[in-house]
Amino acid sequence: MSESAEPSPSNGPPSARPQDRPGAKGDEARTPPKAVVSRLSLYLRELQRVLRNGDQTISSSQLGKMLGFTDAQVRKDLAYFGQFGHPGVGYRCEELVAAIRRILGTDREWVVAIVGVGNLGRALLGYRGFRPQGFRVAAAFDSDPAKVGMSFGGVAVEPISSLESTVRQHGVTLGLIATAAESAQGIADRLVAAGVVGILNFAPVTLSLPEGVALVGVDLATELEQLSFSVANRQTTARASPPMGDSR
Amino acid sequence: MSESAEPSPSNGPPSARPQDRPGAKGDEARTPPKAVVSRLSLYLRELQRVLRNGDQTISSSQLGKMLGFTDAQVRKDLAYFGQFGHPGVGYRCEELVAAIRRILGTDREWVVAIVGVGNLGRALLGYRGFRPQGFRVAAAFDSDPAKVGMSFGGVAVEPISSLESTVRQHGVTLGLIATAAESAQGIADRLVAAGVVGILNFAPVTLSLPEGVALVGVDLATELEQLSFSVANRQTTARASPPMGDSR
DNA sequence: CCTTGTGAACGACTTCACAGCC
DNA sequence: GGCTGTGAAGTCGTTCACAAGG
Repeated sequence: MSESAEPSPSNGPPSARPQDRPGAKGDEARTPPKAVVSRLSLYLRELQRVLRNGDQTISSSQLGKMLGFTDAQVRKDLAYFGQFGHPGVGYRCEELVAAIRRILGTDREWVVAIVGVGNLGRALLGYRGFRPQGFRVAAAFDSDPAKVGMSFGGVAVEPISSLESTVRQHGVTLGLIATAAESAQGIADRLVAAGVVGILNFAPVTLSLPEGVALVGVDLATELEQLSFSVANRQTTARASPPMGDSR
Repeated sequence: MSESAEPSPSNGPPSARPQDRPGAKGDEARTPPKAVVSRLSLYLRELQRVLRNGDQTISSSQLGKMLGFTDAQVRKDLAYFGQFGHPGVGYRCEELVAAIRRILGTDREWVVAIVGVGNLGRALLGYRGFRPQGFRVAAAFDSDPAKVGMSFGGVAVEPISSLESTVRQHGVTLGLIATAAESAQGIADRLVAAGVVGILNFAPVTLSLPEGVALVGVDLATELEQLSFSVANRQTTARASPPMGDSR
């Protein structure tokens, strides 16, 4: 699991923001129900697999069964963002993939930087799954002089001192923190100051970030603890990934 | 984020299982509210930090503020499992740490095996954060003959063919899958057949497991997608870690 | 006075069930 | 026939607010 806290006024006031495609006849849903977005990623992954299999369309019940959700849930989730289905037919996979990518914001490329080139940082640098989903790792930093200059996954490790300049130069918008717990907050502050707007934190600490900067945390020990609990209580299946460190 | 689906009858029937400390005057809560368990891990992590800082007690509002939760939420969460607080004082950290570990099941040692010794598998083998939380990595497997025999983090890599025998021999109960997507389901089946009761899946696929086997999934691309969405919609802070692949 | 534990109120999410369309 | 989109109903989880304890 990872973290899942929200800042103090997490669910707070509805704070309806515009931008939610105002016009249109039906005038779609408003607030993006938190859990829905998680499932969107799963739908996307499944749809891409279905496409590779050669199928052109899929129904809400088929998609739901693949992931353990009900058909109604799938339809409701998608309906929050518009009308993507075709009655009597189902959803056209390519169409839906494009729609979900647009919703998630992965229809464009995000430039990411990784801080901390230990075991985990190197694994992230070598991970092939980011690119096809719209994430390009453009830089890596480490405080160990011995690592500076080395390359992993085609990315050269730079000293932490050049974090600000490199982030600005490459237009990095997302930062992955794979440092020791003690350094994480300081690095987060520097990334934010340099213009990063989202952080994926692997360090086992709760980060404090200013409003407007998104945070997702993944704590490996925490994930195992969720497993441990599930096993100790023998629930059928645990949720896939839990929340982790939150801001504030 | 990671996965978060449940099997078909996810929330299904209450299925009150015994073992929930039946007796006692108040007769505590029954069903473990899903999200609560995630937060328990966060409370634990925070409490351990507070303890290292030298503080002996903490109030629900202090603990809540550290994580972005309300004081009521913290108290309710803990109340699901018993009465751990002391009115007028707060919670004694050591006491609460012990209680949470017991609840999560990490007051004993879990023997884990890692399958797939690529970048990610090696990172997991080298991760120092498992041991202190009650997880001991006892074995690692890879299908690449070139890797067999090598050691990472003090664990020797074995061929996949010895998976069953080694799992049984060491009494492995949890399996970490860090293979390519295509191999994951097959490995999961073999792990389960060999007696593993919980799986932490890092491969970007939805696994199907028999009832009774717990599953937690962490998909790195999926986590980044959650970030992307949050940034694109500029919510204050995203949930730390989303759900991922589910079973079924 | 401070802090917990908890019923009750509230709100969010899920499931149901059906009208409409292919 | 199969399937989507959606109001209505129901369930689950969070916040309130207060009684009781130290």
